Amino acid sequence: MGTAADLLRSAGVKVTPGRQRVLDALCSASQALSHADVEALLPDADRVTLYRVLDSLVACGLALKAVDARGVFRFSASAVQRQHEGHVHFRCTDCGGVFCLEAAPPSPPQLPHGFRLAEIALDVRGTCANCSRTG
Amino acid sequence: MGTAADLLRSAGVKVTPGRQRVLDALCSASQALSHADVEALLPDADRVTLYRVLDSLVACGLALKAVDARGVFRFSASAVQRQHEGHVHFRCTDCGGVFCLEAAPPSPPQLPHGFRLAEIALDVRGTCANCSRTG
DNA sequence: TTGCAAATGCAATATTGTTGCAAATAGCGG
DNA sequence: CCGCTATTTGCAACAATATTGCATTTGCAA
Ligand SMILES: [Mn+2]
Ligand SMILES: [Mn+2]
Ligand SMILES: [Zn+2]
Ligand SMILES: [Zn+2]
Repeated sequence: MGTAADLLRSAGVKVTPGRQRVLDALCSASQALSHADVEALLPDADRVTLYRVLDSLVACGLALKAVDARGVFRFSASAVQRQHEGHVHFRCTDCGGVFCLEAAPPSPPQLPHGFRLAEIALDVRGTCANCSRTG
Repeated sequence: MGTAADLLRSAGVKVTPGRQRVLDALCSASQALSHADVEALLPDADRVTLYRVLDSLVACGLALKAVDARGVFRFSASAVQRQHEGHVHFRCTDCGGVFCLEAAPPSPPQLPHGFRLAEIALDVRGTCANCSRTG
């Protein structure tokens, strides 16, 4: 993987400052970013342009779009997202931190007929070492 | 399972016409309903009251709330929350439906030192039989 | 029957995302 | 390098979904 500009070029889309900055933000983020998150990181960018930039990154395959538990779209760099496939995460309910665990991912359960599995995630929640000590 | 009124009483919430009608609608629906769906089924009900009724059913464990692929909340009748402890759910990313699986819940993985486990959830996502066919 | 906490109805507001359109510009052919 | 053109951007208006404030009504238990 090269610079944001390289990624954009090899994805076959125009290289614009906005796309470079947004893609950089997604690549260095430790979790999927909402539109509001990106806006906070790039305060000079236009709101609507950000929506369109994010969607263009999804359209060319450089980003993934998913809905979070609150119904808000979140965007992640495709490369980064792939790094976290197939392993288990611990979510601290105090600080919100997400930690990668060494445990193997669970095996997919038997599904009813016609159901299609897209993703399986073992979500372990509790308090991290830091928060357990101070809390 | 008894009438909607019985379910509401045993869930420890006030029995109101709105709650009875909404719970009936959720119980007889073949898939998770959005606020707009419920509004279409009960055209006389107030929009905001409908939002609050749906949330109250979730709060007392009679309904489950999930987000569909468009970021819209969808609600489905559930048996009492207790019934759903200790087994795995399948979440349809298209329609937002929540389905109970037969699989046993996974055993907790080894946590780093100092971490405290509160809850463990196996999140299985994909498309249900209905949405796989039509989608 | 009465009292009161809970629920409701309605208006206003918030949050998130989309559309229309004119101005700017990235990348291409020349 | 230069100009052309389709794409992208900026801004305003709009749309869809959800929440908040508050006065009124109601379930239900004493
Ligand atoms: Mn990870
Ligand atoms: Mn269940
Ligand atoms: Zn923590
Ligand atoms: Zn479905």
